[in-house]
Amino acid sequence: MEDYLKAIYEAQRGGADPVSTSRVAASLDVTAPTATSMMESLEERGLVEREKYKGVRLTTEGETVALEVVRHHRLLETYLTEHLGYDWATVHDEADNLEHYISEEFERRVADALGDPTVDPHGDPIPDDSLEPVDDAPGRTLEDCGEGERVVVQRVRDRDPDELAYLDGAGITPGTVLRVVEVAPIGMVTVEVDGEQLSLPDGVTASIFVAAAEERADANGVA
Amino acid sequence: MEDYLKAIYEAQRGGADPVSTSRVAASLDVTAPTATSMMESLEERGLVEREKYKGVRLTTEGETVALEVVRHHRLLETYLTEHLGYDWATVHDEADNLEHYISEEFERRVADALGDPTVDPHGDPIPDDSLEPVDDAPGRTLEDCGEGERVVVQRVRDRDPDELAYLDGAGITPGTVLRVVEVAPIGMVTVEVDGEQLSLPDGVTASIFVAAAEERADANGVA
DNA sequence: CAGAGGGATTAGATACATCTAAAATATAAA
DNA sequence: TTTATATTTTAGATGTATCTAATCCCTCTG
Repeated sequence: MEDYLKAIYEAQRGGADPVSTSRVAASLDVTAPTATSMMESLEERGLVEREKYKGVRLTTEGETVALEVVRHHRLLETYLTEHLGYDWATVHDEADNLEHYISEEFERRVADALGDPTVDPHGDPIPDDSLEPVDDAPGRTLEDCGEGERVVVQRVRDRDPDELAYLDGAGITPGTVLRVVEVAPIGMVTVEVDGEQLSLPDGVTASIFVAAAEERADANGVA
Repeated sequence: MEDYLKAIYEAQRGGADPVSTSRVAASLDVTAPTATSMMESLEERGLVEREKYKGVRLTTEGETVALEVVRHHRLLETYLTEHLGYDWATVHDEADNLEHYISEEFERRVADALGDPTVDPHGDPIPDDSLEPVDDAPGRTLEDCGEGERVVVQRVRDRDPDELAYLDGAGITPGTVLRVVEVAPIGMVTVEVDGEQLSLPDGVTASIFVAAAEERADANGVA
């Protein structure tokens, strides 16, 4: 249930409007009929608006629930990384499980222990405890950059632990400053990091969100 | 499912043999038929031996699963207390939820962060990661003590947060040394703690496990 | 040793998430 | 505009945990 709301939230943030059944089904790895029937439940509970054969959209209430889950997820990712030595790349699955089961007290204590962080290790904003909508729209990706630009990495939305580990090893994490060397027409971008050049295929560049690197980028970037 | 195994484990450790359906049902707050059908499932999976109309007993395999849950629970209680500022008295419920959902990696990292503790804040032994059976038999309780004895608190098995908080406030935690002042025939024991006298009713004394306080008691006491 | 009482089990139903197969609908193509 | 394709929904079934009501079996008492 919470998983469905989170999936809808993610899809909506990614621009889908309304969010189709098949999209939700795919991201949760269930069949389309399963997703349909969950959409019906969510509609009955007033958490989504539904247009049959079109898709769903979160209601304000549904969004609040989704934001609660997202807050749990991102707080957990941050905590597991900073206090339990989890790898930036592998923390996702653990947070995905635990996010549904922690209490409000746990959430509060974790937030306290971290000093109420506003972004997680991937650079994603953490909703505060009021659960007001956050500016969670990803900005421009590395794919969209022009040659010669200097940019700072804001968020890395990749989910594949191997890819994340690779990027981490190459020194690409939120906050890293990059220079775009070449944008090849074959779907490959070459960047310069720490004086070294690195080529990345479009599957990867599409999940690296950046902002123009002027003097100094702020932590969570709508620039 | 894990909850049932844990409940059977606890009951068995408390001396029940075999463990009756009603006992399990009561401790999990479900009806007797529900417990019966779960006992059937557990039997099919080889986790318990069952004698109809008598009760169940954990198999070796069932005990291993129960010990895994117990290990999770006690590690979590310790971690939440030491690293997240949870109160010794209120930590139980959170651990009860999370124990089912943490991964092996989480378990390992928590154990590392704590330096592989052997007892939790209540004084209960934490099974090590081999999941060999531990000596988890509670010893003598305060109820069974003679007047004038000096004893050290080994374990406090109370579940009521208010009572635990009270005992904590009175300075009674695992490791505390007590002198038994009076064992009244009305189900009341008076002890001296830190020079102050305190009377405790039998409901409470029955859940305080002690060992003789000779020179110095070891951490987990079969004395 | 026969019955009464109480705990245990069976019978039958509900709620939930999930599936496959079939029907309905929307969208894109001709 | 009509048809073909892809997506969505409906229909019907499964598995699991749970419940209530009814039946069964053990044990203790007279």
